[in-house]
Amino acid sequence: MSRYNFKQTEAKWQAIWEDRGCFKAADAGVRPKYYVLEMFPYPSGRLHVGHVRNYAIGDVMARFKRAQGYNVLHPMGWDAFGLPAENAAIANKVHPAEWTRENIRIMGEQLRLVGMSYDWDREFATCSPDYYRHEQKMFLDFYEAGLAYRKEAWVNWDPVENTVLANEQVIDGRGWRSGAPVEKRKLSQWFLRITEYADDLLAAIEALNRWPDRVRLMQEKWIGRSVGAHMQFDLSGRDDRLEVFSTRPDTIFGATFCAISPDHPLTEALSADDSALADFVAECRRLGTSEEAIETAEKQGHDTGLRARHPFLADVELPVYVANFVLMEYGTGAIFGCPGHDQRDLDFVRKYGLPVIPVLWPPTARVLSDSEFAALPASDRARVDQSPHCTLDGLGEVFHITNTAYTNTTLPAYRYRLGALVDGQPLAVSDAKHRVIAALEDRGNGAAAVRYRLRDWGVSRQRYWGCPIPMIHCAACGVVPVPASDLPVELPMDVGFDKPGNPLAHHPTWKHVACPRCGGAAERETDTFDTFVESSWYFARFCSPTADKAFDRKAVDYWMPVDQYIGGIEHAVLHLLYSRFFTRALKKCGYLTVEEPFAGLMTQGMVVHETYSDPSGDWVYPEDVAMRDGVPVHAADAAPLTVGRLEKMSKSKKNAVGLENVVEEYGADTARLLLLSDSPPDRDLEWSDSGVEGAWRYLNRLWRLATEPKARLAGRDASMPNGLDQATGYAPAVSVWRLLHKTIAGVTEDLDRFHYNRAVARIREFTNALEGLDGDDDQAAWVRRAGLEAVTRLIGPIMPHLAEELWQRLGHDQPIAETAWPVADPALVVDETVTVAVQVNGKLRATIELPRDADKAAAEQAALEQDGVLRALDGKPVRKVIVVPNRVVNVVA
RNA sequence: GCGGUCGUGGCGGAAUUGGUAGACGCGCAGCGUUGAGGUCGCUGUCCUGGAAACAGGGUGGAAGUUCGAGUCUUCUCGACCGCACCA
Repeated sequence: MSRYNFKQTEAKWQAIWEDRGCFKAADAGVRPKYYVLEMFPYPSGRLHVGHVRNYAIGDVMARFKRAQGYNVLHPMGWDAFGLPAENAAIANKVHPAEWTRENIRIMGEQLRLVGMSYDWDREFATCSPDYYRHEQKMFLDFYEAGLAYRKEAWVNWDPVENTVLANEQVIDGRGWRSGAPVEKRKLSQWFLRITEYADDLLAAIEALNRWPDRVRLMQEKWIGRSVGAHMQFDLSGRDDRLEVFSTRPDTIFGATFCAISPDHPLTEALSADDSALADFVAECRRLGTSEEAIETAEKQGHDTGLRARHPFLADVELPVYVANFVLMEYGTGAIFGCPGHDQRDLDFVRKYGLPVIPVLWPPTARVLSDSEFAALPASDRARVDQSPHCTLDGLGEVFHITNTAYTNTTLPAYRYRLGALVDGQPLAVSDAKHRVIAALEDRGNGAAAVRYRLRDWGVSRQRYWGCPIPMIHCAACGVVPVPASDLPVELPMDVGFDKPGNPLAHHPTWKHVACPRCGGAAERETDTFDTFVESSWYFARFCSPTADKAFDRKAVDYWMPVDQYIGGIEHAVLHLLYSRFFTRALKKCGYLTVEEPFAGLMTQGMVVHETYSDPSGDWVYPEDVAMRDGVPVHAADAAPLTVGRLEKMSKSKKNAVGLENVVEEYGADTARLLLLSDSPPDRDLEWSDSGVEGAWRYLNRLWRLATEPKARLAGRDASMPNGLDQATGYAPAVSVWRLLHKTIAGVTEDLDRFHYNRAVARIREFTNALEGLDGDDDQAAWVRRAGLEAVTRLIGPIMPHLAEELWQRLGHDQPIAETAWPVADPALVVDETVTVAVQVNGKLRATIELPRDADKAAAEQAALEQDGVLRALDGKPVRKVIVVPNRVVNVVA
């Protein structure tokens, strides 16, 4: 009994593919194009099997589509700028460029080792000036087009490292490395105007029907469109007016106070003369806005003493508070509070003794009678209706308050004023919204307005290992763009990491330049771009990776958009939203013609693995775990261990399985098979030793089936034996022959829909049938060969090395990588006879074999003759018989 | 709090989209091969009763629609994910 020698075979075929250029994409041609792309990796070190799943999923699609006759583009590159390289530089005294280059080398080798069918001619790294010079040009064009601008913004500032931190790098309010409490600082930063496209990005989600609903929903929520109104309140004793935003203008008659953010300009102005207010504001800032702080923090306010005049009721004045729950980042940083219909506002007024005035009663439309009103529970819950905020639609209705007892208020005027707008009749919330907005517009103190949660994208980073922002600061001329002819602005290589902060700012000469406008002394911008900028256009660069311009128009028009994009769900908003925006911005600046970069998206699940931890809570490698009396202990010191849950593979949890270990021991195809077959691609997959062995076992079964057939194999040129073309009768060879065609049809469909696990199950099922076919006649010999050849082609995308080797041994000269996908004969996919279930009152009582598409009467008659049916009927009269052709007969008694 | 996804054997998961629940694999058990272990081969494996034929039960729970529900509807319990003082 022989074993499959994966080592020799895998190296052999990788060399052949390379020599023959099997995976080179042509930038034109008669075949339809298909662009498959996996989210390109950050070169962080070595790959573990968890990383490979993403690439394996894409590789199956690429090989499958190639076999189906598409002109496939399947490239790979490196998202090479980023913080880890700088950290490595500080920790190991190695230059970020050097560290990155070495990781790219290692990871590139590893990807070749698992047989990914990339067009390596298109490889690039984003840290190369040949790449980022185009990015700098794009930024200049965006600046010109008003899509890039500079403004002061609040940022997370690490006072020890002297740098801005991204939100993700702030853990429990402290810098992730320094451990120092992070401060809020106002800094001048560069922004990209993504909000310009908020509406378009939102509306176009609708058409992304090959994206997961989950991702589409997340983007919708992230953009967060709210429709409502702006309204202005006159302030007593001041010239200013206070502008607020509300999605519920219909509740304006329930307003009992106004509140502004601690960061509101008015707050700032007032605290100059009010030290108590200044203290309150400082207290709010100290608490911060972390999730934890928000959950525990009480609603707090400080009465400014100002009074705001109600926009409709001239004699009603509302107290103006500075309140800790009002965010400057949303709306106008000021609100009116309607405690009757907003839980948060209610909490607030309970604390400060302000009145509650209900104005609507969802979901029924009505004017409440006095007795009904009195019966309302005096609860602490606001009656909030669930009207959507993204439109002016509403669910509930506004009512006219007639009850006097409930309006025990310092603002008695309300009781009768509501009628001015609603005519004393109940009014649908949506009508009330429109009516209030119309009235505001009439009076000139408000208007309809749309607001978004989405903020402009801050792209400045005080970091070295990134793309320099091509701008110059001149004392005389202000901000001056670097002339396009001076691009690229290259990162200097001679930098030191001994001082805290940005090495670019410390560099002795780099930042000093002559102003391009006036020629005077000026300084370069020392911030670099957020690395999400590089990943926002790399997919288009793959179309013409060596072009002088960012894109060769013909190539990018031919290939874009990406037909199938594959990556992790963690980029549902970040990278995927930035790229959608960037593509639109590039279109506006004339770079390309598409708007949506990714026509199809697949988000794959994580690869998880068991975890163990010791008594001190430290993680332990699975290979250091020994079982003693069924209890896991540390192999070295027998310390008892805790079995953790399945966690995403990572170095830090010590549960990552190195790719090379698996490839060394079992080969690339075994790893690929397990990664592709054990779970559906969009779900998590557990990597286990028994899973690896199971996959390895199947590879060997296939190997033996093809190289040591149990019985005679027909020659390559043998003609189809008589009778098989009709595929009639019940000979074992015939049923295997039919199953073969069903398998081809099923696998083709499964691969198209990413049902890889089912495709593998089908192939295994057919393998079982083929193994069981032991006749030595012409038909069996012929089916055996046809079956082997088909299986070999079907596993081609999944286990490409084994497939190639078997294909060659079956006598083929041309590699599978250049061989067309098998096609099922539709006549053989459907059986001549079908097994029909026979139920009595919905319970299965028998099955009958019937000719395909037998008429209903025949099916009914056959069903009623079954023993099981007669037994179940037990002489009861048949009331009705339902016949579903080729499926089921249900006898109702 | 709001929004979403999902609950099927010991485990990963199938189920032609309303029509024979548990394909395929892992694991487990028995037998064979082997000097032994592993490999490999065969057989069995949802639960209960039964030697078997067969009967009854069964897709987190409760109800409903239907000739028929894992699939649709409502409620409920649980797990996971996203957003969150968003006006």
